[in-house]
Amino acid sequence: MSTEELEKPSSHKKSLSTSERILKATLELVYKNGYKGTTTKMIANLAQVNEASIFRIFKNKEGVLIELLRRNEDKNAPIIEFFKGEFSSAVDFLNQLSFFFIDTLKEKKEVFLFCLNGTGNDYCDINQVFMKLLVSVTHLLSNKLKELNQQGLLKKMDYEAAAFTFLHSLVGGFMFENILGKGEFPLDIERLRKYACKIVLNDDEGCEKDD
Amino acid sequence: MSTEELEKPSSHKKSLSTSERILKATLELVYKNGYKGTTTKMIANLAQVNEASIFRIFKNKEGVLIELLRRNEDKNAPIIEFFKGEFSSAVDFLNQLSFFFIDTLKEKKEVFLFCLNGTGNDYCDINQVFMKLLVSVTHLLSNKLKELNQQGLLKKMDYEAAAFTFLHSLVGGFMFENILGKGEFPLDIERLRKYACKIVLNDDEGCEKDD
Amino acid sequence: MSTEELEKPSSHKKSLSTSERILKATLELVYKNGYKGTTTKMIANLAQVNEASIFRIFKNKEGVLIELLRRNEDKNAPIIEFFKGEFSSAVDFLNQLSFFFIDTLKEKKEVFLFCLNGTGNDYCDINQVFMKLLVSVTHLLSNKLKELNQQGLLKKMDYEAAAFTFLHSLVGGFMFENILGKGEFPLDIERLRKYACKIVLNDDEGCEKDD
Amino acid sequence: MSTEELEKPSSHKKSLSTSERILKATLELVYKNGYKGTTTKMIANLAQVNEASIFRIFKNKEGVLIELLRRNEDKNAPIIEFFKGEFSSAVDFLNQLSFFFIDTLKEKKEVFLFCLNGTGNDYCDINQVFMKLLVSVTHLLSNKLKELNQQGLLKKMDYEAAAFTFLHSLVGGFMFENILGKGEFPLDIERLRKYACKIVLNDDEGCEKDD
DNA sequence: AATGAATGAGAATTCATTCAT
DNA sequence: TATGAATGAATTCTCATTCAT
Repeated sequence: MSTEELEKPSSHKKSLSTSERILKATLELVYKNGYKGTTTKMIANLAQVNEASIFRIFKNKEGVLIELLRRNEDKNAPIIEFFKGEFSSAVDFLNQLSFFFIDTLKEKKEVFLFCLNGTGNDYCDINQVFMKLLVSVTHLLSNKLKELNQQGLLKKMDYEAAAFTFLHSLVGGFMFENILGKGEFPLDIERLRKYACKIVLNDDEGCEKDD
Repeated sequence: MSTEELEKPSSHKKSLSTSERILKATLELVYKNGYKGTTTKMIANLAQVNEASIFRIFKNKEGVLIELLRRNEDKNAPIIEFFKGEFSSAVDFLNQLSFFFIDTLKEKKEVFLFCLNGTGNDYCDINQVFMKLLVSVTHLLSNKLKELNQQGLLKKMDYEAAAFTFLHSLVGGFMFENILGKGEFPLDIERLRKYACKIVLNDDEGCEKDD
Repeated sequence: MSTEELEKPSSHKKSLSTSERILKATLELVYKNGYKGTTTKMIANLAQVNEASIFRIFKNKEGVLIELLRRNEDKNAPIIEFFKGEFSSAVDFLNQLSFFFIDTLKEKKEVFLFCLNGTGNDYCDINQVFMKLLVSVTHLLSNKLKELNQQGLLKKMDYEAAAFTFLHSLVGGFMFENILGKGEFPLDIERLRKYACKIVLNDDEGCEKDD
Repeated sequence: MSTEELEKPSSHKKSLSTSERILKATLELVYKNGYKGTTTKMIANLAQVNEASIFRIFKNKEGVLIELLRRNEDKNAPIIEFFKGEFSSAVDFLNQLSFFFIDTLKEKKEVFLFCLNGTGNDYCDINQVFMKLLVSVTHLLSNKLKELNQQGLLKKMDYEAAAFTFLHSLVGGFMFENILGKGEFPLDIERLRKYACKIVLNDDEGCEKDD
């Protein structure tokens, strides 16, 4: 009844709708504690809603996750769209892609991290949400690399391995920065980004074309 | 009344001691379901021990994890030892290291995967167990790379970024192979290994020494 | 989110008033599921009204039942009235009564069956609604039988036992036909009706032996 | 912790095993309040066990009912056995049967009444448990009546209608005596029993008129 | 009059842990 | 050492009811 029962982070205050507050709180908690480690009571407290509202709106606890993942998928479109663009050079392309990919990771930070964090058996698709995005982007990138090679803009290489290593090194940097805490790892993501671009471009001349 | 979990793969049978069976079962279950997703009843069923034995031997559920992690640390020694060896060439070193590292991952498959899978708040160190190993090996590797450069066996490069990318690409391959299932990812770990070695060696000549 | 109960038989559609639709739906559901097994949400869905309307109109869930039973009592008048009539013979009377009683049961099918189905503690009068009707009709009938005897139209007998057995055998037939499903019980209510009349009249003369 | 929290009827005290106490308490409560009107907490309180024990032993609330019904079925054997006996006369047979049937009803009082009381949808078989017993006994009885007729011990009649009316009048008496309370119904079961036997035997000769 | 959202109380069920043997 | 029974504290979810519009 009084409005300040427990002073909660202002971001969860009543400015958002009930369902948005539930989604926001769930994301934050699941990313920290995992799915099983997050109770509907915790969600209700953080979101400042009645626990029963979670069930009224989302049917059950899993329903909140499902909605969260549904929304997440909508966010995958831009990066897939990105590959349709035209680029003047391989350097240009890789730089843009790396920045874009890191931004995507940052923007969806909680989703990615709670995917990595897993949910236990109950909703096991979730563990793969992130991986499947990475797989599709890897495919797109390896095709693009081959294309650039055919355009004479890039050396021949193992395109898939290169694509995977490129993207996964960024993911790794992102994970470490967010899970370990900056102090404990002496590598910032920008250094990894530069290195990733460099190894794909392989700097030094001597480009061959594919057959 | 229900008898679902009875008769499990003989590997959990009475050939091992009670405590070993509990540890084995816990590892397997936590790696599949996460810490919170694994109940002491599930452990007892799979291990074919009485649930109370878990508490007698390990004090509580967390105690099983603690023991599991303690044992895991013992297994870190060999890879740390590895770096003390002498190697005739960078290629030789990187090949040996990559094989050794992949073997280590495979040998500790469940531990790594359950670290990645997370445990929720209750025993949050666990999420970092794997990352800390990766951090130390990265340090060792980047020092070794610098050393090889000083011996004129390797070009100059961003040693830390290179070390991290090298190791993390192997981790990535391992994760995908084990979590996604082979069919869904068209990259086997051997291709990633070869590519990882190649980019550190940077194939093509033109080595400079650090000053 | 779930839409399961939508689009029900048109009989619940908007042709009836809100309160009538609620009463109709409640009767149908309580008769199937019992009082406790029927939720106000189920009623609202089937009646195609807003759940809150139930409380606006009937105060609370019990209020719907109370109204239902009040209406039911009104329907008891005719059968009580029936006994005031004059009849030319016992056969005539019993035939008319049995048809009339079966019609009454059929007309109030749901009410009777939900009385039999019970409501649990909350509104326990309901279990007795039906029984009390049966008790009063038994009284009326036993008096009538005595009267017929005094008019020389019927043999002497245990009037109360006869009245009860006569009526209750019809009730039994009705229950079985409606609860068990016709196939499972090889006795239709018409045979029971004939038999009931016969035993009261005790028209034993003219017995034949089986072949 | 103290043993006399709420002074409960001594019949539920610790002399019986945990599972027996749960079954006993459930039967008593479901018969009074219906299945949905009986909570596991109520059962635990009455049985003086921990609520969780109900789930440990019977898996879930429905499990208690299932066990109760399973045990009940075992009790059906004797009455079915009864029909295999040899009887010197129809009177003898019907008298023995009626006493036996009433005893069976009394012995299983709660089970029958909670069957009549219903359980709502959740475990709907229960509503039919009692009816199915009545159906089988009706079959046995109608066959026996035909047999007695063929032996020249009984008149011809509608055997099925007679059997059903005979048994159902006893059931009716039992129901009224137990649900309405004796005072409100001026018919004891013994009068119904005598009447039921009489109408089957149809010993109409020797009729006297009321004085 | 009608409705969508909100809510407190309570229901069934699970779980880690302890106890007695 | 091993185990079956017991238990308190949570956890997910439901329900009748109220409130604001």
